[in-house]
Amino acid sequence: MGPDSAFTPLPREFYNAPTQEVAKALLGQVLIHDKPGSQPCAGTIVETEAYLSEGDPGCHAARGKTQRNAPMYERSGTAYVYLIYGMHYCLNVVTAPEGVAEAVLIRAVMPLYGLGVMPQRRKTESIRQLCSGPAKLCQAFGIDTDQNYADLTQAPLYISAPDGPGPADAPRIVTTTRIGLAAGRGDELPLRYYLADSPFVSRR
DNA sequence: CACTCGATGTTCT
DNA sequence: GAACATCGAGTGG
Repeated sequence: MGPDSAFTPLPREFYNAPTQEVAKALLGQVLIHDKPGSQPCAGTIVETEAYLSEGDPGCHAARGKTQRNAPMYERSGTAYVYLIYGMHYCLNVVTAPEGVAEAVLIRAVMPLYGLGVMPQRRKTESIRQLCSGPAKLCQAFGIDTDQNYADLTQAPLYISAPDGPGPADAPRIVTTTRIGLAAGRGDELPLRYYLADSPFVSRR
């Protein structure tokens, strides 16, 4: 019984909603990486950030198209993976229509499957430390620039609704400013979202 | 706990 | 040459 028996990719339409709505709707969904040749990894998304094409200096595409941010201009549901600080990868979900550069950064995940391989890759036994940050989850899931431009509506890297019945009550979502942006680069915009009751978020 | 700092190298100016 | 959507080790309360 692996994760693929329980999960089905969300359809492209899911990513066609306005970026902030997608960022919130992604909370509670399940990220799956069925990487060929290694143990499948899955986790519940608990923290996201939106990056917008208008009025957002923190967006990688704020100053136009470059080689790095080119995936942001692809159709919604495309993966945008980039290297930061020369050693860490971050995973984004492209949202807006083709030609409009918006995306949602996946910032934290609650591990579900892959508990064999994640601690090895992360070099920690602490479950809470496995995926509680954008670069941490990429390392735990084995995500790097090989997955740049990947189509997230199909394996091996995709997002699914959770398995089984959902929670009785709608989970409470906290909206705050984004993490890690320099002053004046959109650091005041309320575009970060996380599940209030999750112990797996990167920071409070 | 809170905070500072160094690692590390690609991308863009 | 500077910036960078981070992380972890180290220090001091």
